[in-house]
Amino acid sequence: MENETISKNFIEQIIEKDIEEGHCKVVKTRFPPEPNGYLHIGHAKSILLNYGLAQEYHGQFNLRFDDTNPTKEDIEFVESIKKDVEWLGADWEDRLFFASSYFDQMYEYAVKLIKKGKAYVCDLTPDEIREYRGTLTQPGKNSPYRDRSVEENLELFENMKNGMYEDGSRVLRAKIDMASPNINMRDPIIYRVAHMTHHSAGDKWCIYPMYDFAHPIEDAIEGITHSICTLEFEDHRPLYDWVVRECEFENPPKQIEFAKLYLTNVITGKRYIKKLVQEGIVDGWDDPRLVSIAALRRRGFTPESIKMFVDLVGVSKANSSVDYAMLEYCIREDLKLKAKRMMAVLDPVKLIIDNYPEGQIEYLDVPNNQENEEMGTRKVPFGKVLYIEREDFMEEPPKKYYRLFPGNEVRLMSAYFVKCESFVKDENGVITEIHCTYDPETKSGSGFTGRKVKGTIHWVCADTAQEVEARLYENIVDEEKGVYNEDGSLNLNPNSLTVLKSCYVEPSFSDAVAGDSFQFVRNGFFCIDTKDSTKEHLVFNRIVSLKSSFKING
RNA sequence: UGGGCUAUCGCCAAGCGGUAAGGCACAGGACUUUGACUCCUGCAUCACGUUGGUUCGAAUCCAACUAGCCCAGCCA
Repeated sequence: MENETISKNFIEQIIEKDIEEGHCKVVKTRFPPEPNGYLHIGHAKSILLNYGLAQEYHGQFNLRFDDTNPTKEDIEFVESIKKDVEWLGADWEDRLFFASSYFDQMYEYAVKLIKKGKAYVCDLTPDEIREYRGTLTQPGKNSPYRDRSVEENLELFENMKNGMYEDGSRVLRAKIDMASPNINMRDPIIYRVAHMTHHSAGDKWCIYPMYDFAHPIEDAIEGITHSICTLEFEDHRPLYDWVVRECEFENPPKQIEFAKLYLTNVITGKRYIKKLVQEGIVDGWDDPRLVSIAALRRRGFTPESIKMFVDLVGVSKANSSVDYAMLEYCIREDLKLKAKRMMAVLDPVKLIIDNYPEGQIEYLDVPNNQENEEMGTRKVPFGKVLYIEREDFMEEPPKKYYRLFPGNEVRLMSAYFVKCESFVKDENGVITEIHCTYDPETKSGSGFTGRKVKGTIHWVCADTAQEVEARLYENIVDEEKGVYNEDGSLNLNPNSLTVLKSCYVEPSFSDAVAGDSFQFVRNGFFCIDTKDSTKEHLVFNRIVSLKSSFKING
C-alpha cells in the first residue's frame, strides 16, 4: 500500500553525489549497442537501466550505434535493435546517433594526440605487437617505432587514412606505458586499417577507430555524463579516462560498470542460437523458447513485465544468475488484471448433459476478469454437449481429487452444477464421453446456496467451439543437467515444445489479433502467435502457466 | 603466480560502526465460481566467504587468507 522507500542502487548513489557536488547539471545516459546481433534479455537490463536513470533525474537518454568495426556489423541489426529498444519503451526521442558519424572528429582527435606526442604509428605485425605486449605477469617492451617524430607520425597517419597501407600493416597507438600492470594501458591500438565498405559511412574510410578510443569520444561529444557499461570494462576505465583527458574534453563523462544480467538455464550465446536455428530446432531468433527480445515479445511477455523484472532484480557489481521464476512472476503479475480470462480446453473430452434440452443453446454472462470489473462481461454459449479437460475427470479418483468422477458433482464455471452419472469408453479403454445431469437451480448468478461443491472446472460448448492450436513450452535447456555438457555442447530438453492441434475455445476470439494475450482459465496465460496464427487457424503460445499447488499424487 | 573486481537466506538484493530490509522460490493455513488470485504464518538467532585485530559495540573499519569473475583481439 505505502510506497516503501526503495533503497537507491550504487549507480543512483553515484549520480546523486555527482549532482550534489556539482559535477553535473543534467544526467545524460546512452545505450550503445554494436549492430552485430539481436538484443536479448541481458541488453534489456542495460537499456532500461540507462533509460530509467535518465527519466529519474529528468535527463536525456540516447540510442547510439557503436559501429566502429564494419567487419562485424550489418544494417539489418540496426533496424531490429531500434525496434526492440522502442518496444521496451526506452524513448530516445530525436537522439539516434551513430559512432560512424563522428569519424571526422575522431580523426581530428587522433591527430591532436599525435601532435601532443601521445600517439604514434606502429609498423609491427600483429604477431609482433602481441609479443611486445608482454603477458599478464611480465611487462611489455617498447615498440621500435615508438619514438618517431610528430611530423613522421602525422604523415604516416595521413597515409593510413589515404589508403596507402594494407590491412594489418600499420596501426596508430596511444603512447602510454608498456610496463603498466594493466595490459590495456600498454600502448593500446587506437586506429587500424580496414579496407572495407562501412554499412553507413560507405567507402569514405579505410581506417577505423578502436572501441577504447572511440567510445569515450562518442560519450564526450554527446555530453554523456554517466557512461554505464558492464563489468568486463572495468580494466578499460583508466584508458577511458586517459582518452578523455588527453583529448581535453571539458565535461568528462564518467564510466560506471555494473554486473550483467544472467538468467539461469537460458541460451544467449550467438553461436549456439545460430546452430539451433540452422538445425531447425528452433524456428528463428524469435522462437518463443529463446530469450532474445524478439522471442520474449513473441512469447507474449510485455514491456511492462520486462521492466518489472529488471527493477526487481536490481543493480549491483556482483555477478549473479537470476531464476527464470522471477520473470514468470512478473508476466503473471502484469497480465493478471489486464488479460481477459477465457475458457479454452486444451485436451478435450466430451461431456454430455443428459437432462439438458437437445439443440438448445443459451448465452451466459461471463465476466471478462473477475478481479477487474472494468473489463465487463461477455456472452458465452452453453449447450447439451461440452468439451472439458480430460484431466478434469477420473474414473477412480485419488484422495482429495475434487473434480469430476462418477457420482461427484462439480460446478461448470459460470454455468451450472453437473453430476457425473456415467461414462463411455472405446475399445482401447479411452474415455470418449462423460454423461452428467445438471441442476437448473444452480445457475451461476442465481444466488443458489443450497449446497456447495468443492470443484469448479472450465468447459467449452461443442456446437459453437472453435478449434485452435496451442503451443506449450518448457525450458529448451535440460534444467537438471544445466546448459552445457562437458564438451561444450548444449543439454537440450526434448520436450521443450508441445503442440496441441485440437484445442477448443469459445467463439469469442473473432476480434482477437496477433499478439493479444489472454488468460485461459486454469491453464495459464496465452498469446496469439505473431508468426503462424491466422484468422482461420488461431495459434496460441503459452506464455506461462498458472501456479498450482494441486498434486495428483498427494 | 601481474592487475582489476566480487563475496549477506535456494535465487536476486538492502545494509555505508549501533546490534541482519524487501522480493522471488519454498512450506503451512484462511478464503475461493480458476487447486489461480488475495490474505495470514514460517523461512539468516555465536548469522553476513574464512581467520585474526581495532572498538563499549563491526556485515559495516584494519590485516591476512580463501573462493569466484574479468584482462595478454589490429572485437565491442
